[in-house]
Amino acid sequence: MTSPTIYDVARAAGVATSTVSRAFSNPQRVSGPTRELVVRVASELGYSPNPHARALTSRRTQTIAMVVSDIRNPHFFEIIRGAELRAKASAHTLVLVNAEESPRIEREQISRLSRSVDGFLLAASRLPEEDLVELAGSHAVVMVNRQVTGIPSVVLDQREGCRQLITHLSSLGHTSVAYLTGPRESWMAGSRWAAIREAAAAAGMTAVRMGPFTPRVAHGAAAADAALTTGATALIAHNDLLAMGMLQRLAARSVRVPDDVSVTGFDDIFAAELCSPSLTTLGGAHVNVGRAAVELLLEAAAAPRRATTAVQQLVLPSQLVVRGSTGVAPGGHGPA
Amino acid sequence: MTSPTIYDVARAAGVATSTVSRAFSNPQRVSGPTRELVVRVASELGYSPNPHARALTSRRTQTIAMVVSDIRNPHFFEIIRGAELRAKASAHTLVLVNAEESPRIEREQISRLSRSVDGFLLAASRLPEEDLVELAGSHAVVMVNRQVTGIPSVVLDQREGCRQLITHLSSLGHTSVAYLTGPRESWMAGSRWAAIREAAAAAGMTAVRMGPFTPRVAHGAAAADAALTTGATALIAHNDLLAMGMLQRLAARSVRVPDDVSVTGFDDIFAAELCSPSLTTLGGAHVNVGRAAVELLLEAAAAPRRATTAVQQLVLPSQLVVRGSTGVAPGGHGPA
DNA sequence: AACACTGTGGCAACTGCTTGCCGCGCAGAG
DNA sequence: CTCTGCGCGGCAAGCAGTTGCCACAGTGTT
Repeated sequence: MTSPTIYDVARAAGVATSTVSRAFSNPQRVSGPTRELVVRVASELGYSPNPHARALTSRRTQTIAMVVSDIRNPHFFEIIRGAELRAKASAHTLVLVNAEESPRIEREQISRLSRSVDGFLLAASRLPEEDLVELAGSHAVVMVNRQVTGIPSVVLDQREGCRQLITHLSSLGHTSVAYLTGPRESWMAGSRWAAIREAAAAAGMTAVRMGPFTPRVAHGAAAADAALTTGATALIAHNDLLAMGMLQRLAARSVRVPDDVSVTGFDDIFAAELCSPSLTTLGGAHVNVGRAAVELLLEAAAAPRRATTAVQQLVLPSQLVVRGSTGVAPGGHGPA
Repeated sequence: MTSPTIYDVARAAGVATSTVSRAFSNPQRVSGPTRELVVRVASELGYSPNPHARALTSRRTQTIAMVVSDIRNPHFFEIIRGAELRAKASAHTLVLVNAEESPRIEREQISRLSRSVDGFLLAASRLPEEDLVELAGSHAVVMVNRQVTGIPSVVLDQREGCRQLITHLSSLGHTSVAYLTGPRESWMAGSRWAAIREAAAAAGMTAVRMGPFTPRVAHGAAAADAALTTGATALIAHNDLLAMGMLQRLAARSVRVPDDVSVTGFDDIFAAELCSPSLTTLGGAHVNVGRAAVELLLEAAAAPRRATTAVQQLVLPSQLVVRGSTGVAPGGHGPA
């Protein structure tokens, strides 16, 4: 019934428990023959170490927590999948926490888990920088889709991506864009706007920002209405969900896409190619974001606090996916 | 630096460690005043119990594992969200495992986690029944979207839902349906086909089954092609992903939906209302499925093995969502 | 030949909390 | 005025590992 312990193995193999322990958790500490003996006896007995007992003394839990700001956003699915994949590959367990866009919940859950995980993956965290820096002082932390100085992070490139996006719109003859921004606490929103403004200026286009809008389909209507007041012919939504909501509203208002206005999103969620018109969007390999984040976290957790290695701020390439929602600017004749 | 232990609290409060322990884990075992004293001192010291030490002796981990067959299927997101929500409400932690449609991975991960969780939520498990029954013998298990005798489960109603679906199609004048089935290991696939066949017979319609198909958008093309060979005017896809893939293929082959054929899916994933034409589908409150499943699991975990209460097989209502992909059968004149 | 070094294994003290059992004091029963 | 019974706090033995330190042997050094 009750599973065998290290003592059972030690007795059966005629060695001390410490030897059994080391054979598993510190293999090079015991000689080859001894290790093999122990391992063989252990597998005969069906022994497997108790993770809690292990965690109690060693303070390593082989578990990492991933906190996402809103689990409903399909964009996270791929990141989660990548993280889970990588964690599994290193025999780590992934705990999933949904912060529901609430800094309070985010904080609560983090503190609840702080004893039981090796580190945190914070995806699109809504916490203020101070909190993050403090947390990073006592735990291994990796940010996803947000950069904070002093904390390792993985983000999809926005600067170059937005440049490509603006270039694409410019090449279609658009001269004014509106950015429908996301939540105020969203680092990405700020980052995108900065990149858009810069690229627009370089391309000789005017750029305005409207919002903030909650990045869900349901809020696309408000965003679309606001966007139309700007007179811009190219509308850049904070993410695909918002863009899709805008497409619906524009259709309802009989504004033709892309004939009257062009619409783009961010993330390239899987519905982007299914909606109508299909959505031009700035995507990227989100799986790799999750994967890289776990990788960084494992490194950080393994490193003896305040390691020599510089804090890594990974920037993965993004990728412009042109679909049906962008077209030649109205009145214009396409490329000059 | 190092956080306070039960000993620190005991000393500061002038009681034994056992009293502190009980004040937290078994409150009615200590008198009111004592408990309050302990709790106050503990909070002053910033004490919080170490979950691993706790798990070591009590064998309760406050953690549950959720295993999903394919994390990419958006249909699971809502279930996951519901489960996470409910778990969080009971101060439980949710571990997420993606089985990647592989029974082997599913088995591996389950055995890896068997020591560290209180129970398993198996969503659309691909494991054979024997394995599930065996697992349920030693652990608390709740099935999601699959029924196995002797194991508690939560599923969305298929029988009544499929009847409504068939009735809907029949009322549009369709007389023959084709069901494009999912993976052979999928319990849902079998359950749906049985329900469809029964309802079709009752409605005087012919029903054929084609497949199996992997339920992803990419495999919709093959499903659509196969479906057209049957001559059926109503195509019921195993799920929304497959249905969407079929819509794409049908459009590519210039088959008009719903004028030439009607298409339906299952799950009502969020893209269903965004695709073109929007998809008629049998949905339901998936959040509640996840929530109820956790609830059942908590009960099962708390009950002293082999409890008196009968095994609960929850069936939550499904809901037919009629959208643009279903219409009057070609040649017919709608309702007779 | 004496010495230092290194690779291995064992001892035992921890880790932080739970829980069975004991005993004490007090209230109600006989 | 004893006898039970019960509520409540404490004692101490676990739970299943990890790890610092020591001892021992074999090897290499001077």
